[in-house]
Amino acid sequence: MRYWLMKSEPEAYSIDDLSRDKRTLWTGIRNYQARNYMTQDMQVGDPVLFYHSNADPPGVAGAMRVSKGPVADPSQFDSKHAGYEPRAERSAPMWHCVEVEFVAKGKRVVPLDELRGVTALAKMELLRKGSRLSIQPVDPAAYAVIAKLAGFPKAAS
DNA sequence: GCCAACGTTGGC
DNA sequence: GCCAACGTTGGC
Repeated sequence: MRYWLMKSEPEAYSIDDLSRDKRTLWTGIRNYQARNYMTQDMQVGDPVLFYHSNADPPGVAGAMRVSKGPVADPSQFDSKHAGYEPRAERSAPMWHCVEVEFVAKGKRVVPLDELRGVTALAKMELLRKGSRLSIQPVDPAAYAVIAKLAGFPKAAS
C-alpha cells in the first residue's frame, strides 16, 4: 500500500464536494508523471490526502481513498472542457484517472505554512520549492503526522 | 496580479 | 536531440 497526496483547487472541487458526492473520478490531470502514478502505481485502497491548492489558506483538507483503478478520463473527449485532448481517440485515450472515495474531512485545514514548520515533513515533495506536481507519493510516516494534525484517522479502513 | 519554477511544444 | 518560446501551476 502506498500513500498519496492529490491537489485540487477548492473552487473547482473541494473536500466538501467529495463529502457530498462520496466518490468522484479525479479527472483533468494533464501531466505525465501524475498520470503515471495513477495508471501504474496506485492501488485500490491506497490512502490519499486531499490538498486544497490556490486556496486561502492552501493546505490539507481531508482524506480519501483510491476506490477504483484507472479508467480513460472522459474529459479528454469533451471539446468544451479545458482538458480537451484532440489527439486522443476513444480507442486510444491519452489520459486516465482513478476514482477516489471520501474518507474524512479534517477537523481543520492544516495550512501549508504550518506543514513547512514540521521538521518530520521537511523532505515532503509538497514543500519543495517550485513543487507543482498535483499527485505525489507521501511517506506513510508523513501521512500519519498530517492525519494527526488534521484530526482524521491515520489509515483508511 | 505577479512571477518563479517547471513542463510541453515545435522549429531546426 | 537541442533548446527557445510558450503555457501552466500555485504560493504569495
